[in-house]
Amino acid sequence: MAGYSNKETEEGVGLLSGGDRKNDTLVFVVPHKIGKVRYDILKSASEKNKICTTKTFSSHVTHVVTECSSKAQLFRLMKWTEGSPLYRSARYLKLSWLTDSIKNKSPVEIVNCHLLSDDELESKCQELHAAKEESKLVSKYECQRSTPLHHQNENLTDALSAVEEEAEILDRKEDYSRALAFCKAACSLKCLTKPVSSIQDIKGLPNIGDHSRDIIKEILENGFSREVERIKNDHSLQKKKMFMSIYGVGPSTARKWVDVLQLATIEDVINCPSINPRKEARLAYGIAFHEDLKQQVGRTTAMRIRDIVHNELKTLDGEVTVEVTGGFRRGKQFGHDVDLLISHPVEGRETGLLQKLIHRLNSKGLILHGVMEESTFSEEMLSKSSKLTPKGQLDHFEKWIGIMKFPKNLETTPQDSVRDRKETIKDEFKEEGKKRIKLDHSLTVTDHNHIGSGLQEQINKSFQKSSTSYSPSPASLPSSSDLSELVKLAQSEREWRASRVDLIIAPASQYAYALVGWTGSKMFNRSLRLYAQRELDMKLTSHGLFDMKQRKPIQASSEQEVFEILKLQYRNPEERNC
DNA sequence: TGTCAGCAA
DNA sequence: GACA
DNA sequence: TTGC
Ligand SMILES: Nc1nc2c(ncn2[C@H]2C[C@H](O)[C@@H](COP(=O)(O)OP(=O)(O)OP(=O)(O)O)O2)c(=O)[nH]1
Ligand SMILES: [Mg+2]
Ligand SMILES: [Mg+2]
Repeated sequence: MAGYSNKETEEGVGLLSGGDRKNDTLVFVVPHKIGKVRYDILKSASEKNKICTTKTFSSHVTHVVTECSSKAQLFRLMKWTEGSPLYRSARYLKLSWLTDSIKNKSPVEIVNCHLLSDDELESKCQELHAAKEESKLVSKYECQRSTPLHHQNENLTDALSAVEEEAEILDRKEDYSRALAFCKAACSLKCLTKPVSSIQDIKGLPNIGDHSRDIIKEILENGFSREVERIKNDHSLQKKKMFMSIYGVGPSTARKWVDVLQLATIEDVINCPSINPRKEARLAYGIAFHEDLKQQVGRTTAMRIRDIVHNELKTLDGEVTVEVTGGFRRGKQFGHDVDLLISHPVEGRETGLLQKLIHRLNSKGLILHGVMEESTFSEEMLSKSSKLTPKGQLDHFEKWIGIMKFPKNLETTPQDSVRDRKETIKDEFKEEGKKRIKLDHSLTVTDHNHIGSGLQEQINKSFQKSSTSYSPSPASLPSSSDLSELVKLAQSEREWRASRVDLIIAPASQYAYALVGWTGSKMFNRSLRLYAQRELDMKLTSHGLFDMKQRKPIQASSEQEVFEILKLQYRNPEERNC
């Protein structure tokens, strides 16, 4: 039978008499689902704050507080009859109302969040709703959720990224996957819409396991994590990180330079006799022009580089399209490079474009160094598992990865450089907006045959007057990879700034996939590909999508279509900042 | 206990 | 390291 | 090994 009944009402009244009659509040704390200790604490705290409580229910009770998730559950537990007049006058509330009242030293006004839902379904919904901002409902794959560029937990993601970077540098083979794990953990936090304020907020978040949780917990409790502090104070690690920011230097080289050669600065590297990257031109350019390259490219510069490239392309074929992809397309204001996706509405007319384009840019002295890369369409179809080879596909999927010379007189004003990033983002947007419009205007007004006059003129101006403007060997391969000569060039007075540029050519039929692939982010891509493989048994690349079951490629003509085929909600580029 | 995207230079 |  |  019911543990409490009307018969015991008197006891409640007795307790009440001890309280202050001024407020008519009598609280019945339902003991179920509350630990005994906690129950006692709550009870004595209530009394201290003149909030009357009773151990038993009676018609005098005005507030019922419980840990039960719904009124229905409470009544079932107490074996009360819902609808009976006895229970009608009281309010049914969550424990939070009592704890708030204790804090307030007096019963607080009842607000929405104190209300106990009527039935469990409703309570479940509320739970899910509340959890939506917190943890649950965050999908397993990064590509299934929206990840904005700026988010609410940068202190936490920075910490996880630091641990990730350490793992990336370490030389044990399990560290590669550890780095991936911490990267994914950070990604999960990036899509939360509220700052994590307690460990509860991350309960159920995918990709956050014991280790990541412990780091987050420490930061929440103490403001820092011992592991992260250790990493920050590891000087040799920081040196390696610095070296790794050099184009052409990865973990292996960085380890060698710090651990074996005991180098600490770029100057050390330049002066180190045992480093002579004759074989690796890329590395030599990376070292020599590190000062230029480490300064990130601004959005306006990116657009101008696109226009420069587009202008050259127009002389080859007026219908060629050029689009800025990569981080800029996802809304970033700065990037380590400019990614340009080049295509042509007519299938096949894009072949050979890259060669000619590079040649033209080179003859104008706009290229410092670069490597052409060729790729084939067949790779993805035959893939690994199937030996079916319709590899008659002739398609080139070419790209050029290199360093361009960006005329300094085209650099807008200082705010295009990363040094001046202090301004608010809003301001940046305003400025960028103005400049874009101006630039577009000057380019569209002038016809496409005669290159945007202002632009071309300015390029000419800066390059004719400078004796350092030279065209490398016709092959466009590095004329000189001698480090000291490159350093001399880099340190000389020059009218241009070195900028990393990626040029990618995609035939019309692969354009949608190329756009998705080159817009990224890198994590978003990996996630998409993993999802396609695991959930749909399809293989996704930046060339296309291959159905492994039906053993046939699937065409898509827009990004939207790609997401549709993959049965995913479409995500704007701005939402792909995993 | 196997997997983590996958390929070019 | 996290997940299936 | 490094890059995308
Ligand atoms: N598959 C793969 N794709 C990559 C990788 N790195 C980059 N990509 C693809 C996806 C990226 O969005 C796109 C451009 O890459 P970037 O290295 O330029 O990075 P992103 O533009 O996102 O950042 P950035 O602003 O340049 O610093 O190329 C990689 O390691 N693997
Ligand atoms: Mg980029
Ligand atoms: Mg790039």
